[in-house]
Amino acid sequence: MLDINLIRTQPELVKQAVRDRQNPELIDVIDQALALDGKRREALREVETLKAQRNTVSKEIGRMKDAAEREAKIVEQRTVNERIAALDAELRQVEAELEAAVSALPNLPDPRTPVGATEDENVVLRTIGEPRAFDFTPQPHWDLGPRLGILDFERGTKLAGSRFYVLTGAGARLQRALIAWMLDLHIRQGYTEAYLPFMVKGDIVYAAGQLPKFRDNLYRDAEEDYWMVPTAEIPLTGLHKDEILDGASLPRNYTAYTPCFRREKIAAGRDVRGIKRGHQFDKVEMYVYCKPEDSDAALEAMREHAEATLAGLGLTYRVKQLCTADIGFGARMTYDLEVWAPGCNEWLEVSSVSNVGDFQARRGNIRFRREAGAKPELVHTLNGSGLGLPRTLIAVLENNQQADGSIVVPDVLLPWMGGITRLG
RNA sequence: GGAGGGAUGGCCGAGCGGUCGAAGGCGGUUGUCUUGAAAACAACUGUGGGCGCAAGCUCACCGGGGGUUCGAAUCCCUCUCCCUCCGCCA
Repeated sequence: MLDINLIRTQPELVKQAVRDRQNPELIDVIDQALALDGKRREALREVETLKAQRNTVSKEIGRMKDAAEREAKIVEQRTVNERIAALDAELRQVEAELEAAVSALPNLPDPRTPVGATEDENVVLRTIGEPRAFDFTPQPHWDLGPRLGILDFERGTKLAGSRFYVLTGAGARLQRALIAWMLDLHIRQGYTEAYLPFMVKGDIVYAAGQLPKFRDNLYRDAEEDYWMVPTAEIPLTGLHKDEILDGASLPRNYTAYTPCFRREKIAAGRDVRGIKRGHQFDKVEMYVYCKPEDSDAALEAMREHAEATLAGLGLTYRVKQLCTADIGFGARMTYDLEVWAPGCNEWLEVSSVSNVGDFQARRGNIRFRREAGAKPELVHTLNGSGLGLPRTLIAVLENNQQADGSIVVPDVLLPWMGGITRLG
Protein backbone atom coordinates (compact mmCIF):
# COMPACT_ATOMS: atom_id res chain seq x y z
CA MET A 1 0.00 0.00 0.00
CA LEU A 2 1.16 3.51 -0.78
CA ASP A 3 1.55 6.19 1.85
CA ILE A 4 -1.45 8.53 1.74
CA ASN A 5 0.92 11.38 2.63
CA LEU A 6 2.87 10.67 -0.53
CA ILE A 7 -0.30 10.67 -2.61
CA ARG A 8 -1.34 13.98 -1.09
CA THR A 9 2.00 15.75 -1.42
CA GLN A 10 3.11 14.29 -4.77
CA PRO A 11 0.01 13.25 -6.67
CA GLU A 12 1.72 13.75 -10.03
CA LEU A 13 4.42 11.24 -9.14
CA VAL A 14 1.81 8.63 -8.30
CA LYS A 15 -0.19 9.37 -11.43
CA GLN A 16 2.88 9.02 -13.60
CA ALA A 17 3.56 5.67 -11.94
CA VAL A 18 0.18 4.23 -12.87
CA ARG A 19 0.55 5.61 -16.40
CA ASP A 20 3.93 3.90 -16.69
CA ARG A 21 2.33 0.70 -15.47
CA GLN A 22 -0.28 1.01 -18.23
CA ASN A 23 -3.09 1.43 -15.69
CA PRO A 24 -4.38 4.89 -16.69
CA GLU A 25 -7.79 3.98 -15.28
CA LEU A 26 -6.25 4.33 -11.83
CA ILE A 27 -5.83 8.09 -12.29
CA ASP A 28 -9.46 8.41 -11.25
CA VAL A 29 -8.80 6.31 -8.18
CA ILE A 30 -5.98 8.64 -7.18
CA ASP A 31 -8.21 11.69 -7.52
CA GLN A 32 -10.87 9.87 -5.56
CA ALA A 33 -8.37 9.09 -2.81
CA LEU A 34 -7.31 12.74 -2.66
CA ALA A 35 -10.92 13.86 -2.29
CA LEU A 36 -11.64 11.26 0.39
CA ASP A 37 -8.49 12.19 2.24
CA GLY A 38 -9.63 15.82 2.36
CA LYS A 39 -13.06 14.79 3.60
CA ARG A 40 -11.54 12.57 6.21
CA ARG A 41 -9.27 15.23 7.62
CA GLU A 42 -12.06 17.75 7.75
CA ALA A 43 -14.45 15.43 9.58
CA LEU A 44 -11.68 14.29 11.88
CA ARG A 45 -10.85 17.82 12.93
CA GLU A 46 -14.46 18.56 13.82
CA VAL A 47 -15.17 15.33 15.66
CA GLU A 48 -11.99 15.51 17.68
CA THR A 49 -12.77 19.01 18.83
CA LEU A 50 -16.20 17.82 19.95
CA LYS A 51 -14.75 14.82 21.71
CA ALA A 52 -12.24 16.93 23.57
CA GLN A 53 -15.17 19.06 24.68
CA ARG A 54 -17.12 15.98 25.73
CA ASN A 55 -14.26 14.66 27.80
CA THR A 56 -14.02 17.95 29.65
CA VAL A 57 -17.76 18.14 30.25
CA SER A 58 -17.94 14.55 31.46
CA LYS A 59 -15.30 15.25 34.04
CA GLU A 60 -17.23 18.31 35.18
CA ILE A 61 -20.40 16.25 35.51
CA GLY A 62 -18.54 13.77 37.65
CA ARG A 63 -17.63 16.54 40.04
CA MET A 64 -21.02 18.28 40.15
CA LYS A 65 -23.00 18.22 43.38
CA ASP A 66 -26.19 20.05 42.41
CA ALA A 67 -28.57 17.45 40.94
CA ALA A 68 -30.60 19.83 38.78
CA GLU A 69 -27.54 21.52 37.33
CA ARG A 70 -26.02 18.14 36.69
CA GLU A 71 -29.10 16.86 34.91
CA ALA A 72 -29.20 19.94 32.68
CA LYS A 73 -25.62 19.41 31.67
CA ILE A 74 -26.27 15.77 30.84
CA VAL A 75 -29.22 16.67 28.62
CA GLU A 76 -27.14 19.32 26.90
CA GLN A 77 -24.35 16.85 26.27
CA ARG A 78 -26.74 14.41 24.60
CA THR A 79 -27.26 16.71 21.64
CA VAL A 80 -23.51 17.11 21.20
CA ASN A 81 -23.19 13.33 21.26
CA GLU A 82 -25.65 13.01 18.42
CA ARG A 83 -23.39 15.16 16.29
CA ILE A 84 -20.37 13.11 17.33
CA ALA A 85 -22.14 9.87 16.43
CA ALA A 86 -23.10 11.24 13.02
CA LEU A 87 -19.54 12.38 12.33
CA ASP A 88 -18.09 9.07 13.53
CA ALA A 89 -20.37 7.19 11.17
CA GLU A 90 -19.38 9.44 8.30
CA LEU A 91 -15.74 9.04 9.18
CA ARG A 92 -15.98 5.25 9.21
CA GLN A 93 -17.55 5.34 5.80
CA VAL A 94 -14.98 7.74 4.37
CA GLU A 95 -12.08 5.82 5.84
CA ALA A 96 -13.34 2.53 4.41
CA GLU A 97 -13.65 4.13 0.97
CA LEU A 98 -10.24 5.71 1.29
CA GLU A 99 -8.69 2.40 2.28
CA ALA A 100 -10.37 0.70 -0.66
CA ALA A 101 -9.08 3.34 -3.06
CA VAL A 102 -5.52 3.43 -1.77
CA SER A 103 -5.23 -0.35 -1.53
CA ALA A 104 -6.17 -0.57 -5.22
CA LEU A 105 -3.07 1.43 -6.17
CA PRO A 106 0.08 -0.45 -7.15
CA ASN A 107 3.54 0.31 -5.86
CA LEU A 108 5.72 3.01 -7.42
CA PRO A 109 8.20 1.47 -9.85
CA ASP A 110 11.86 1.99 -9.05
CA PRO A 111 13.31 4.74 -11.30
CA ARG A 112 15.60 2.08 -12.78
CA THR A 113 12.69 -0.08 -13.89
CA PRO A 114 12.45 0.51 -17.64
CA VAL A 115 9.22 2.09 -18.81
CA GLY A 116 7.45 -0.17 -21.25
CA ALA A 117 4.01 -0.54 -22.77
CA THR A 118 3.86 -4.34 -22.88
CA GLU A 119 5.81 -7.33 -21.66
CA ASP A 120 7.65 -7.26 -25.00
CA GLU A 121 9.65 -4.35 -23.60
CA ASN A 122 11.14 -6.40 -20.80
CA VAL A 123 14.90 -6.31 -21.16
CA VAL A 124 17.02 -9.42 -21.50
CA LEU A 125 20.14 -8.45 -19.53
CA ARG A 126 22.22 -11.50 -20.31
CA THR A 127 22.13 -15.17 -21.14
CA ILE A 128 24.23 -17.65 -19.21
CA GLY A 129 25.24 -20.80 -21.04
CA GLU A 130 24.43 -21.93 -24.55
CA PRO A 131 21.34 -23.87 -25.47
CA ARG A 132 22.59 -27.44 -25.71
CA ALA A 133 23.16 -28.72 -29.22
CA PHE A 134 21.43 -32.07 -29.82
CA ASP A 135 22.35 -34.64 -32.44
CA PHE A 136 18.80 -35.93 -32.16
CA THR A 137 15.43 -34.23 -31.81
CA PRO A 138 14.93 -33.39 -28.11
CA GLN A 139 11.63 -34.62 -26.76
CA PRO A 140 9.27 -32.51 -24.68
CA HIS A 141 8.84 -33.64 -21.06
CA TRP A 142 5.23 -34.64 -21.70
CA ASP A 143 6.57 -37.35 -23.95
CA LEU A 144 9.68 -38.18 -21.94
CA GLY A 145 7.96 -38.43 -18.58
CA PRO A 146 5.17 -40.88 -19.40
CA ARG A 147 7.56 -43.01 -21.47
CA LEU A 148 9.87 -43.30 -18.47
CA GLY A 149 6.93 -44.04 -16.20
CA ILE A 150 7.63 -41.13 -13.89
CA LEU A 151 4.88 -38.76 -15.00
CA ASP A 152 1.21 -39.75 -15.24
CA PHE A 153 -1.28 -37.28 -16.70
CA GLU A 154 -4.27 -39.61 -16.99
CA ARG A 155 -4.32 -40.51 -13.32
CA GLY A 156 -3.73 -36.90 -12.30
CA THR A 157 -6.81 -35.94 -14.27
CA LYS A 158 -8.75 -38.82 -12.75
CA LEU A 159 -7.86 -37.61 -9.27
CA ALA A 160 -8.29 -33.88 -9.63
CA GLY A 161 -9.20 -32.93 -13.19
CA SER A 162 -7.48 -30.84 -15.81
CA ARG A 163 -4.05 -29.37 -14.99
CA PHE A 164 -3.16 -32.03 -12.42
CA TYR A 165 -0.62 -34.81 -12.77
CA VAL A 166 1.09 -37.48 -10.72
CA LEU A 167 4.82 -37.99 -10.35
CA THR A 168 5.88 -41.49 -9.45
CA GLY A 169 9.06 -43.37 -8.65
CA ALA A 170 12.24 -41.60 -9.68
CA GLY A 171 10.23 -38.62 -10.95
CA ALA A 172 8.78 -37.90 -7.53
CA ARG A 173 12.14 -38.58 -6.00
CA LEU A 174 13.87 -36.17 -8.39
CA GLN A 175 11.51 -33.39 -7.40
CA ARG A 176 12.08 -34.13 -3.72
CA ALA A 177 15.83 -34.05 -4.34
CA LEU A 178 15.51 -30.67 -6.02
CA ILE A 179 13.56 -29.28 -3.08
CA ALA A 180 16.02 -30.60 -0.51
CA TRP A 181 19.05 -29.41 -2.49
CA MET A 182 17.62 -25.93 -3.02
CA LEU A 183 16.71 -25.50 0.62
CA ASP A 184 20.17 -26.57 1.71
CA LEU A 185 21.73 -24.21 -0.82
CA HIS A 186 19.69 -21.26 0.45
CA ILE A 187 20.58 -22.11 4.02
CA ARG A 188 24.24 -21.91 3.00
CA GLN A 189 23.48 -18.56 1.35
CA GLY A 190 22.34 -17.24 4.72
CA TYR A 191 18.62 -17.96 4.83
CA THR A 192 16.72 -19.49 7.72
CA GLU A 193 14.46 -22.37 6.73
CA ALA A 194 10.80 -22.02 7.69
CA TYR A 195 7.97 -24.54 7.63
CA LEU A 196 4.75 -22.60 7.18
CA PRO A 197 0.98 -23.01 7.22
CA PHE A 198 -0.26 -23.79 3.70
CA MET A 199 -3.57 -22.11 4.51
CA VAL A 200 -3.69 -18.64 6.05
CA LYS A 201 -6.28 -16.13 7.16
CA GLY A 202 -7.66 -13.45 4.86
CA ASP A 203 -5.92 -10.56 6.59
CA ILE A 204 -2.58 -12.23 5.96
CA VAL A 205 -3.37 -12.51 2.26
CA TYR A 206 -4.39 -8.87 2.30
CA ALA A 207 -1.16 -7.75 3.95
CA ALA A 208 0.84 -9.41 1.19
CA GLY A 209 -1.17 -7.50 -1.39
CA GLN A 210 -2.97 -10.44 -3.00
CA LEU A 211 -6.35 -9.38 -1.65
CA PRO A 212 -8.58 -7.85 -2.69
CA LYS A 213 -7.14 -7.61 -6.20
CA PHE A 214 -6.36 -11.27 -6.82
CA ARG A 215 -9.32 -12.82 -5.06
CA ASP A 216 -10.36 -14.74 -8.15
CA ASN A 217 -6.98 -16.46 -8.42
CA LEU A 218 -7.08 -17.97 -4.95
CA TYR A 219 -8.61 -21.10 -3.49
CA ARG A 220 -10.36 -20.78 -0.17
CA ASP A 221 -12.25 -22.83 2.34
CA ALA A 222 -15.98 -22.67 1.76
CA GLU A 223 -16.87 -22.26 5.41
CA GLU A 224 -13.98 -20.69 7.22
CA ASP A 225 -11.55 -17.86 6.64
CA TYR A 226 -8.80 -20.07 5.26
CA TRP A 227 -7.00 -19.27 2.02
CA MET A 228 -4.71 -21.74 0.30
CA VAL A 229 -1.36 -20.07 -0.24
CA PRO A 230 -0.60 -19.21 -3.89
CA THR A 231 3.05 -18.72 -2.89
CA ALA A 232 5.12 -18.87 0.31
CA GLU A 233 5.51 -15.12 -0.08
CA ILE A 234 2.10 -14.77 1.58
CA PRO A 235 2.83 -16.50 4.90
CA LEU A 236 6.38 -15.14 4.88
CA THR A 237 5.03 -11.60 4.66
CA GLY A 238 2.54 -12.36 7.40
CA LEU A 239 5.20 -13.86 9.62
CA HIS A 240 6.12 -10.52 11.16
CA LYS A 241 2.80 -8.75 10.67
CA ASP A 242 2.13 -6.11 13.34
CA GLU A 243 5.58 -6.50 14.80
CA ILE A 244 8.31 -4.03 15.62
CA LEU A 245 11.56 -5.81 14.87
CA ASP A 246 14.86 -5.04 16.51
CA GLY A 247 16.97 -3.21 13.93
CA ALA A 248 19.96 -5.26 14.97
CA SER A 249 18.13 -8.43 13.87
CA LEU A 250 17.89 -7.19 10.26
CA PRO A 251 18.25 -8.38 7.64
CA ARG A 252 16.11 -11.44 8.31
CA ASN A 253 16.39 -13.94 5.48
CA TYR A 254 13.94 -16.80 5.18
CA THR A 255 13.61 -19.70 2.82
CA ALA A 256 10.65 -22.02 2.69
CA TYR A 257 9.29 -24.88 0.68
CA THR A 258 5.53 -24.84 0.14
CA PRO A 259 3.05 -26.11 -2.35
CA CYS A 260 1.28 -23.26 -4.18
CA PHE A 261 -2.36 -23.27 -5.19
CA ARG A 262 -3.68 -21.11 -7.99
CA ARG A 263 -6.92 -21.07 -9.88
CA GLU A 264 -5.17 -20.00 -13.10
CA LYS A 265 -8.30 -18.69 -14.71
CA ILE A 266 -6.72 -18.39 -18.10
CA ALA A 267 -7.96 -19.43 -21.48
CA ALA A 268 -8.80 -23.10 -21.39
CA GLY A 269 -6.51 -24.11 -24.20
CA ARG A 270 -3.38 -22.30 -23.07
CA ASP A 271 -0.35 -24.00 -21.55
CA VAL A 272 -2.33 -27.18 -20.99
CA ARG A 273 0.34 -29.55 -22.19
CA GLY A 274 2.79 -30.85 -19.67
CA ILE A 275 3.43 -29.61 -16.18
CA LYS A 276 4.27 -26.00 -16.94
CA ARG A 277 1.15 -24.53 -15.41
CA GLY A 278 -1.02 -26.35 -12.88
CA HIS A 279 -3.42 -25.54 -10.09
CA GLN A 280 -0.93 -26.99 -7.63
CA PHE A 281 2.82 -26.73 -7.80
CA ASP A 282 5.76 -26.75 -5.46
CA LYS A 283 8.15 -23.90 -4.92
CA VAL A 284 11.11 -23.00 -2.78
CA GLU A 285 10.96 -19.34 -1.88
CA MET A 286 13.41 -16.77 -0.54
CA TYR A 287 12.24 -13.79 1.47
CA VAL A 288 14.09 -10.89 3.10
CA TYR A 289 13.15 -8.24 5.62
CA CYS A 290 15.72 -5.44 5.70
CA LYS A 291 16.34 -1.78 6.38
CA PRO A 292 15.26 0.60 3.59
CA GLU A 293 18.81 1.55 2.68
CA ASP A 294 19.76 -2.11 2.21
CA SER A 295 17.03 -3.30 -0.13
CA ASP A 296 18.74 -2.35 -3.40
CA ALA A 297 21.74 -4.48 -2.56
CA ALA A 298 19.51 -7.24 -1.18
CA LEU A 299 17.73 -7.47 -4.53
CA GLU A 300 20.99 -8.08 -6.38
CA ALA A 301 22.07 -10.61 -3.78
CA MET A 302 18.79 -12.49 -4.01
CA ARG A 303 18.99 -12.57 -7.80
CA GLU A 304 22.44 -14.09 -7.50
CA HIS A 305 21.17 -16.66 -5.01
CA ALA A 306 18.44 -17.68 -7.43
CA GLU A 307 20.91 -17.81 -10.31
CA ALA A 308 23.13 -20.09 -8.25
CA THR A 309 20.43 -22.76 -8.28
CA LEU A 310 20.25 -22.74 -12.06
CA ALA A 311 24.01 -22.65 -12.39
CA GLY A 312 24.33 -25.50 -9.90
CA LEU A 313 22.06 -27.63 -12.02
CA GLY A 314 24.10 -26.76 -15.11
CA LEU A 315 21.11 -25.20 -16.86
CA THR A 316 21.12 -22.51 -19.52
CA TYR A 317 19.16 -19.47 -18.45
CA ARG A 318 18.71 -15.80 -19.07
CA VAL A 319 18.12 -12.83 -16.79
CA LYS A 320 15.36 -10.41 -17.66
CA GLN A 321 14.52 -7.10 -16.12
CA LEU A 322 10.80 -6.51 -16.21
CA CYS A 323 9.46 -3.22 -17.52
CA THR A 324 6.78 -1.10 -15.86
CA ALA A 325 4.01 -2.86 -17.77
CA ASP A 326 4.99 -6.27 -16.39
CA ILE A 327 6.23 -5.84 -12.82
CA GLY A 328 3.90 -7.12 -10.14
CA PHE A 329 1.38 -5.05 -8.23
CA GLY A 330 3.60 -4.60 -5.18
CA ALA A 331 6.97 -4.64 -6.90
CA ARG A 332 9.31 -1.71 -7.45
CA MET A 333 11.82 -3.67 -9.51
CA THR A 334 11.83 -7.27 -10.68
CA TYR A 335 14.21 -9.71 -12.30
CA ASP A 336 12.86 -12.81 -13.95
CA LEU A 337 15.04 -15.85 -14.55
CA GLU A 338 14.08 -17.98 -17.51
CA VAL A 339 15.48 -21.42 -18.14
CA TRP A 340 15.87 -22.95 -21.56
CA ALA A 341 13.68 -26.00 -22.21
CA PRO A 342 14.79 -27.63 -25.48
CA GLY A 343 11.87 -30.08 -25.65
CA CYS A 344 9.17 -27.44 -25.33
CA ASN A 345 11.49 -25.17 -27.30
CA GLU A 346 10.90 -22.17 -25.07
CA TRP A 347 12.27 -20.12 -22.21
CA LEU A 348 10.41 -20.91 -19.00
CA GLU A 349 10.07 -18.44 -16.16
CA VAL A 350 11.34 -20.27 -13.08
CA SER A 351 12.07 -17.37 -10.79
CA SER A 352 10.89 -13.85 -10.19
CA VAL A 353 12.89 -11.74 -7.76
CA SER A 354 11.39 -8.47 -6.57
CA ASN A 355 12.10 -5.56 -4.31
CA VAL A 356 8.77 -4.58 -2.81
CA GLY A 357 10.10 -1.64 -0.78
CA ASP A 358 7.79 -0.72 2.09
CA PHE A 359 4.61 -1.61 0.18
CA GLN A 360 3.85 -4.86 1.98
CA ALA A 361 5.30 -3.56 5.23
CA ARG A 362 2.81 -0.70 5.31
CA ARG A 363 -0.05 -3.03 4.57
CA GLY A 364 1.10 -5.53 7.17
CA ASN A 365 2.32 -2.93 9.66
CA ILE A 366 5.80 -4.46 9.80
CA ARG A 367 8.35 -2.12 11.33
CA PHE A 368 11.72 -1.99 13.01
CA ARG A 369 13.50 0.19 15.49
CA ARG A 370 17.04 1.27 14.66
CA GLU A 371 17.93 1.50 18.32
CA ALA A 372 16.21 1.52 21.69
CA GLY A 373 13.93 4.54 21.91
CA ALA A 374 14.01 5.35 18.21
CA LYS A 375 10.78 5.74 16.29
CA PRO A 376 9.59 2.62 14.49
CA GLU A 377 10.15 2.67 10.71
CA LEU A 378 8.73 0.45 8.02
CA VAL A 379 10.99 -2.37 6.82
CA HIS A 380 11.57 -3.20 3.19
CA THR A 381 10.72 -6.67 1.94
CA LEU A 382 11.95 -8.72 -0.99
CA ASN A 383 10.84 -12.02 -2.37
CA GLY A 384 12.16 -14.39 -4.95
CA SER A 385 11.59 -17.92 -6.10
CA GLY A 386 14.43 -20.24 -5.74
CA LEU A 387 12.91 -21.99 -7.74
CA GLY A 388 9.53 -23.07 -9.06
CA LEU A 389 9.69 -26.85 -9.15
CA PRO A 390 7.68 -28.07 -12.12
CA ARG A 391 9.49 -25.84 -14.60
CA THR A 392 12.85 -26.65 -13.08
CA LEU A 393 11.95 -30.30 -13.40
CA ILE A 394 10.99 -29.73 -17.04
CA ALA A 395 14.38 -28.12 -17.69
CA VAL A 396 16.28 -30.92 -15.96
CA LEU A 397 14.39 -33.62 -17.84
CA GLU A 398 14.57 -31.98 -21.25
CA ASN A 399 18.17 -30.74 -21.03
CA ASN A 400 19.59 -33.96 -19.61
CA GLN A 401 17.86 -36.33 -22.01
CA GLN A 402 19.93 -38.74 -24.03
CA ALA A 403 19.38 -40.17 -27.48
CA ASP A 404 17.95 -43.36 -25.96
CA GLY A 405 15.33 -41.41 -24.01
CA SER A 406 17.06 -41.78 -20.64
CA ILE A 407 17.84 -38.82 -18.41
CA VAL A 408 21.06 -38.16 -16.55
CA VAL A 409 20.59 -36.99 -12.96
CA PRO A 410 22.50 -33.75 -12.18
CA ASP A 411 25.46 -34.39 -9.88
CA VAL A 412 24.26 -32.09 -7.12
CA LEU A 413 21.10 -34.16 -6.68
CA LEU A 414 22.81 -37.53 -6.36
CA PRO A 415 22.94 -37.49 -2.53
CA TRP A 416 19.13 -37.77 -2.49
CA MET A 417 18.71 -40.24 -5.35
CA GLY A 418 19.64 -43.42 -3.54
CA GLY A 419 22.14 -44.50 -6.16
CA ILE A 420 20.02 -43.59 -9.17
CA THR A 421 22.27 -41.76 -11.63
CA ARG A 422 20.10 -42.08 -14.67
CA LEU A 423 16.33 -42.36 -15.23
CA GLY A 424 15.36 -44.99 -17.79
C1' G B 1 -17.63 -31.51 19.47
C1' G B 2 -19.04 -30.70 25.14
C1' A B 3 -18.02 -28.11 30.12
C1' G B 4 -15.38 -24.46 32.67
C1' G B 5 -11.38 -20.44 33.21
C1' G B 6 -8.65 -16.57 31.07
C1' A B 7 -6.74 -12.25 27.63
C1' U B 8 -4.43 -5.19 30.90
C1' G B 9 1.89 -1.38 28.71
C1' G B 10 8.78 -4.86 26.69
C1' C B 11 7.61 -8.64 30.93
C1' C B 12 4.89 -9.77 35.72
C1' G B 13 0.65 -7.89 37.94
C1' A B 14 -3.43 -4.30 40.35
C1' G B 15 -7.62 -1.87 38.82
C1' C B 16 -15.77 0.59 43.49
C1' G B 17 -18.71 3.15 35.74
C1' G B 18 -16.13 9.29 36.89
C1' U B 19 -9.15 13.39 37.84
C1' C B 20 -7.06 5.78 34.60
C1' G B 21 -3.03 6.02 29.44
C1' A B 22 -3.89 3.05 33.49
C1' A B 23 -1.12 1.45 40.84
C1' G B 24 3.09 -1.55 42.10
C1' G B 25 7.22 -4.52 40.62
C1' C B 26 10.82 -6.13 36.89
C1' G B 27 13.39 -4.65 32.69
C1' G B 28 15.38 -0.30 29.81
C1' U B 29 17.45 4.90 29.23
C1' U B 30 19.59 9.15 31.50
C1' G B 31 21.48 11.70 35.73
C1' U B 32 23.62 12.12 40.96
C1' C B 33 27.26 9.66 43.91
C1' U B 34 32.08 6.66 42.68
C1' U B 35 38.98 6.28 40.26
C1' G B 36 35.68 2.61 37.68
C1' A B 37 31.79 -0.88 38.43
C1' A B 38 28.01 -2.38 41.71
C1' A B 39 24.58 -0.62 45.18
C1' A B 40 21.55 3.50 46.45
C1' C B 41 18.75 7.68 44.95
C1' A B 42 16.14 10.72 41.09
C1' A B 43 13.87 11.51 36.45
C1' C B 44 12.25 9.46 32.09
C1' U B 45 10.51 5.05 29.72
C1' G B 46 3.84 2.46 24.56
C1' U B 47 1.51 2.95 19.52
C1' G B 48 -1.15 5.39 15.80
C1' G B 49 -3.87 9.76 13.93
C1' G B 50 -5.14 15.26 13.56
C1' C B 51 -3.56 20.62 14.14
C1' G B 52 1.24 23.34 14.45
C1' C B 53 7.62 26.02 11.76
C1' A B 54 8.23 24.56 16.70
C1' A B 55 7.23 24.24 21.77
C1' G B 56 2.97 22.08 22.33
C1' C B 57 -2.34 20.99 22.06
C1' U B 58 -5.69 17.13 20.97
C1' C B 59 -8.22 12.27 19.59
C1' A B 60 -8.06 6.98 19.74
C1' C B 61 -6.12 2.42 21.71
C1' C B 62 -6.49 -2.14 28.44
C1' G B 63 -7.35 -9.38 22.66
C1' G B 64 -10.88 -7.79 17.84
C1' G B 65 -15.78 -5.80 16.63
C1' G B 66 -20.51 -3.84 18.22
C1' G B 67 -23.75 -1.83 22.15
C1' U B 68 -25.50 0.72 26.97
C1' U B 69 -24.05 5.62 29.33
C1' C B 70 -23.16 12.62 30.03
C1' G B 71 -18.78 9.32 31.02
C1' A B 72 -16.48 2.20 29.95
C1' A B 73 -10.20 -1.23 31.25
C1' U B 74 -14.61 -1.67 34.48
C1' C B 75 -21.66 -3.29 32.38
C1' C B 76 -24.04 -6.10 27.93
C1' C B 77 -23.60 -8.83 23.06
C1' U B 78 -20.40 -11.16 19.66
C1' C B 79 -15.87 -13.03 17.50
C1' U B 80 -10.81 -14.71 17.98
C1' C B 81 -6.95 -16.81 20.68
C1' C B 82 -4.90 -19.28 25.12
C1' C B 83 -5.42 -22.70 29.49
C1' U B 84 -7.93 -27.04 32.25
C1' C B 85 -11.15 -31.39 31.96
C1' C B 86 -14.17 -34.90 28.77
C1' G B 87 -14.80 -36.93 23.79
C1' C B 88 -12.43 -37.80 19.02
C1' C B 89 -8.11 -38.17 16.26
C1' A B 90 -2.36 -38.45 12.76
